[in-house]
Amino acid sequence: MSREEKPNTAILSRALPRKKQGLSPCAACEVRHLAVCSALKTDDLDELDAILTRRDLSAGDTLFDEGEPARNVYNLTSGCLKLYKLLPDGRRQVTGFLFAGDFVGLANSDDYIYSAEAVTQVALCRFEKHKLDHLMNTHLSLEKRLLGMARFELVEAQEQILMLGRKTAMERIASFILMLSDRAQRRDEPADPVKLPMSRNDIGDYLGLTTETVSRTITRLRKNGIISLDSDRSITIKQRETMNDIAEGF
Amino acid sequence: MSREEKPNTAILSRALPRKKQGLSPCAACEVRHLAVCSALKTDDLDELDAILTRRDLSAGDTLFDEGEPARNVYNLTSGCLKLYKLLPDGRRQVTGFLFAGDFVGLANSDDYIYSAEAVTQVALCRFEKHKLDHLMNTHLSLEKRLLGMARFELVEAQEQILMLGRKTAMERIASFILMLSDRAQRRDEPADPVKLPMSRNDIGDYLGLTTETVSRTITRLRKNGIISLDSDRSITIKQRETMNDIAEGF
DNA sequence: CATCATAATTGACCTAGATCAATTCGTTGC
DNA sequence: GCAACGAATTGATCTAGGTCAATTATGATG
Repeated sequence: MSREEKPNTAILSRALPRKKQGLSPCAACEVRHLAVCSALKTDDLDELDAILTRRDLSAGDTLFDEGEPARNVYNLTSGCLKLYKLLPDGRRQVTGFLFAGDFVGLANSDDYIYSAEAVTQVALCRFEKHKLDHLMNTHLSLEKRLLGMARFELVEAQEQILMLGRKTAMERIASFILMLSDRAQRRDEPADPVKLPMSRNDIGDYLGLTTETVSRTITRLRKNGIISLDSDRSITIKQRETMNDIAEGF
Repeated sequence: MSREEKPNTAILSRALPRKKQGLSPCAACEVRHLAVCSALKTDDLDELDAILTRRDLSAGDTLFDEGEPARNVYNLTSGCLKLYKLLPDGRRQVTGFLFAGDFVGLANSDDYIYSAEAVTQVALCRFEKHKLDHLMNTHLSLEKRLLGMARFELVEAQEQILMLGRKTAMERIASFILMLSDRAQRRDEPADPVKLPMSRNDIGDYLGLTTETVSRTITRLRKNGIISLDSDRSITIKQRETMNDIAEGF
């Protein structure tokens, strides 16, 4: 880029005062570019801000339960949230882990089709569904963005279905670690080491395995020198190519 | 409805000639109300018709392969289509069976993320992606409809994930038969008997089981009097409540 | 209608991952 | 530093569903 593209003082002098006047907090949001919110121009962000409520959860807190009327949708701005479904005898399937920038509630239904619980400390923006729907009518880019996100989530769901239906325990674990790495990278975090904020039990319930199998399999990857376990619940991928091959079933 | 609402001759005289002049074939489409197409008013259907190509496939024909550039999307108007992903060693996961009214290509990507193959004789409407995108810009209801369909598909994907991750073979088979029954009903076909146009092998690859397990499990349901096998690849659900209980994991 | 090919069923046996049961590791609080 | 408790790991054993191997239906074809 040429030096000439650096903003001159004239432009700067217009921008700065507005920020000081208290332009929408959304404008300063660090994950805006990752979230639905990126669909709106900076000038329109106050309309978004007007209909949202910010909320924090501690690790272990429940956001909502499967079966409750689904009045709200959420935008996760920091932390990790898990979504899960239960069978009557207590068997549990974690259907997804969400991180900063992810949207909660794309899967549309009158009632929530899964429960949502904080894995770590979590911050979110809550929108009443009907208010967001209304905003979508005046800001079509918002609807486009939501459609794009839904279509992308469908791609990821297909991957998850392949994993659960046909991959071995080892292939699932490798796929899972790589997925977390890829997603960290997408939100401008380092791809390596990979943080695993969730318990072995949660990982098992996501991968359709037991805690014990998750543990044994991670141990095996470690003993083979493909990964190493750091402290603070994170993993370093020592041989990414090998991991890829394992994950893809080669 | 009152008699007065019956169209009078004046209205009829406007409507009939248009039909004879060759009003869009879409207007006569039997599955229009099930498909994306329902988003458009009858008067706008010719715009849809203008950008589509009708196509037939015989059982076993491939529509497209995973990895090909995804230039087209499709609307299935009759028959059954299966979508599947392969692992390098040939393990296969059928990610979905589609029927009349279903849309092929909601999961968005530059390349197809699965292969599509006709299970039975199939009829479809093909749309070039960019043309449909363009039509969406002038007909916002089309975009809304697509978003609605994507969000509904996400709900179904979550169910499938629970099934593959945590249900037993018996629970999967029961869930599968009931799902086919529900979907038949949604397209105004009888809920019972349920047609299973796909092979045991396809069912296995959808449920993450082998052909043998599918066969044994269906036999067990039959011997317990919960279902009966008719000729012509269809199944009668004799005890729907029991089936529901099995499917839900009670 | 006999022939061949393919799909479905059934049986015998095997194995990946589950289950059950101890340890061991990490944290948190005192 | 040291209990105390939950999470993770490791080991021993079990089992649901897979694999391998016939056998039997079910169509398609000349």
